[in-house]
Amino acid sequence: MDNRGNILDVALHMFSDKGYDAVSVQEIVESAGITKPTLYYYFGSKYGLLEAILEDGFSKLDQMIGSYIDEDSNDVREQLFKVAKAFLTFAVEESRFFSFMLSLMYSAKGGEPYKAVKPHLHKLYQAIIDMFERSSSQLGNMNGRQEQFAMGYLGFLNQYVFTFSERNFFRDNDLREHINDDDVRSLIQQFMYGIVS
Amino acid sequence: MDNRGNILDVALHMFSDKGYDAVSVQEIVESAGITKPTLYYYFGSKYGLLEAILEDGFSKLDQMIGSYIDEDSNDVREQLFKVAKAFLTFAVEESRFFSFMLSLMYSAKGGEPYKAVKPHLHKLYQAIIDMFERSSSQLGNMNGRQEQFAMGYLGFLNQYVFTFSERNFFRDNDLREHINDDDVRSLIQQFMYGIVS
DNA sequence: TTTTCATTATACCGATTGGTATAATTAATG
DNA sequence: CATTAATTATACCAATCGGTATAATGAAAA
Repeated sequence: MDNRGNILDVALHMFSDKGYDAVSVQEIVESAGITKPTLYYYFGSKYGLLEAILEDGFSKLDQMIGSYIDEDSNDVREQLFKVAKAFLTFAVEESRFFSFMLSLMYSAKGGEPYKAVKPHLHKLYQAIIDMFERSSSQLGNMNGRQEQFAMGYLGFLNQYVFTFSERNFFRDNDLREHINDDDVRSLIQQFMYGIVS
Repeated sequence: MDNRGNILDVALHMFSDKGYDAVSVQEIVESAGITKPTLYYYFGSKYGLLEAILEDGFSKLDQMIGSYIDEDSNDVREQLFKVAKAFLTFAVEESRFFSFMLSLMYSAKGGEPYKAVKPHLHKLYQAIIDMFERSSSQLGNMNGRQEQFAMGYLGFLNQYVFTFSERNFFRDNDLREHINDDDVRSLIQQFMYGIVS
């Protein structure tokens, strides 16, 4: 099996379970069935391993969103729907990475883990901001509140995923495996109600 | 000055800034201008210090919510308004603790920091669940979804605070100091729209 | 077969981790 | 003044931290 990929998998699993700082390099290499120099050969440092995990996960997320987003259409509701669909699908398919991403998003701003996600989050925000920008004709004058909308929208989706996964966590189930289109549309409706008023 | 209180202040400041695991006991006592045995005299362990911080902060939050909540009234909108007002006021007055609480809420479920907040969060959820329970006559049959509502509502409020503090973070401002009642009512309206439909 | 180069195992490093034993200090009480 | 009990400073501990020097391995190319 591919060592590099295996290390990434194992480390993501442990980071999302116990947190980046609480997991030692020693634990990782033992779980992965390798030794320390192998890990340092591939990633250079523990922080480098974290960066590689984020690079990997966010590129999948970008790809997922990119495959859904349509540059031609500028219908707000349809755009929001596609982003939500992509986002929620990703949250189900890569649930481990998603919950890890969430924990980093809310982690201490002065810490190393946050420093590592920050550029990825900014890039993600920017993509959503651009989408709102394109749809500005339908939303009226946003007075530079696109950024606030983007953060609100992503937070809204995150909250949805978190609530459901948390509820299932207490009940020892997995995340629902299928994203229902009607549920997503109802979600969009709820979010837009807060905007258009 | 009171040593115990000073340690709590300094530790909360550092934990919220860099994260629990990333802050060493040594750093804390140096910042607080004391020595290690003093800290261990009061709190027994680093984890004990964390527990004391949470005990302190959550008791303030409970008190804040308790002072707003009205057991007699069972009007949903009014109850939700009071909880929101209390919550947001607390987020402004104890912004440091609030952001630290948020980071713990989303932190790794298998980690020690989460283990420490878990009971406090459950208690908080329970208070909100009870509120929905009392208001069930107005919301129709909730089919045991009170728990989901409670989580959704708290997450909704958290997201609101997070979005604003994050936006201000990028702009190097403080959180707005005054909670506007109209903003809160509009927030409730937005949340309820998602429920009653 | 020999050379080459990516990959891995053994063993180690200084620094820091959370935590503590012990005695000195301080303030209040008898 | 003597005694007690809370509080603090000095100095230390084993264990673990992230990271590395060095040489052995493996397979592929010459």
